[in-house]
Amino acid sequence: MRYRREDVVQRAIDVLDRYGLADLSMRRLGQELGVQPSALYHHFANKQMLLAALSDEILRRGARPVAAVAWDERLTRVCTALRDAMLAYRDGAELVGTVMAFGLGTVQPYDDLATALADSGLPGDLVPTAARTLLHFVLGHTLDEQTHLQAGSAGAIGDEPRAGSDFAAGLGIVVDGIRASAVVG
Amino acid sequence: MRYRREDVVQRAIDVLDRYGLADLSMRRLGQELGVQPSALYHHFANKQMLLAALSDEILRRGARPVAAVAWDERLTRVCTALRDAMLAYRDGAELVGTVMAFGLGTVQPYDDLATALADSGLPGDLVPTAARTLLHFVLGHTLDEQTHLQAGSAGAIGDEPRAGSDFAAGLGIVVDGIRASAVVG
DNA sequence: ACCTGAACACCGTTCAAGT
DNA sequence: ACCTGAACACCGTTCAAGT
Repeated sequence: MRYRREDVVQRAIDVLDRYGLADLSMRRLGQELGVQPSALYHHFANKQMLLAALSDEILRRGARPVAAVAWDERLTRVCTALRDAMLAYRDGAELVGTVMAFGLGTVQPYDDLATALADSGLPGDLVPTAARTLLHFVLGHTLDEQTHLQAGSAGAIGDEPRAGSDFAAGLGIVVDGIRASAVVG
Repeated sequence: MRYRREDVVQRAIDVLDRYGLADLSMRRLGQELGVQPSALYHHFANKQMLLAALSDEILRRGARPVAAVAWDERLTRVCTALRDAMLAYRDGAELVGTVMAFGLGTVQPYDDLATALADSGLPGDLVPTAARTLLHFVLGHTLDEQTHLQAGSAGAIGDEPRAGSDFAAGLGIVVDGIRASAVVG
């Protein structure tokens, strides 16, 4: 069987969602496609690049058009869409986090945040800092949340379940902090 | 040779700092100690538990006594000490992040933050949210920073070097946000 | 353009047995 | 209490060769 790159990406996402990131090996994926593991290296230079392509595709699928609303509402929407995109697939946050930690993957969410922040009145040199702070919050919170959700359903450790999700509350704190710097600056 | 648990932890930290987390395997560590890999399972149930012990030890070494200062200054000190502790060893942030993602490791930094936040005037139900938001910021920022620092020194990808470190600025945003919720609440 | 087959140099973990 | 030795079931990656 002959596949194109996008077929491989799709099948890899299936494997991720069904069996988790730990079970998404090049050998396993090859087996799933009925192909030798080495065949995958025709499509991707290495596993990291494959994972980066998965991350990009998952984020692309979760992307929402940015509406023409106030900057703080726009930040909230971009962050919420990012969280939803990662929660839509098993280990989605872990995948995106790994890819970002390696400095790979698209910077689309970062750009969306930076664009919204340009309208906030925040001093220009604080825009990258604020954008990355939001990204760190969303990634960290969602990773935490997804880990504990899955730990719960798998019967693993799992402390007390988080009261609802405090995603909105945490995001509110960060956005408030940005607003404070925007007003003063 | 016969080792105690703490000897193994110390040697593992050496290997981590010299060769990085990717090269810290049970086999490699056994070899470094002149012992069969299987001998390590006498001291730790599995690799995750070993890594959790490393993380705890690294954070313990970086811990500073919490001074009797204003709550916001205390938050800043705890977060800065946490960052410094992780930066003190190669891949420190990645290690601590991995351990935390698995729901293992001590919760000492979380408790320190929650204690300081109890004095902030923040509504009680926001204290855990604020503490975790700070933790996510510190972890995410430091991971980013350490990854790019190391990528730079290893001649890897490495975009433009981060102007100084904007750790203090990012932390300021989050603390400002907490202050805003504390005043209003 | 896409894949095979074999190889290289590794992993984490288990377990009976030793001292 | 701490370790050995051997085994099990895996990894990512390379490379010459095939169609």
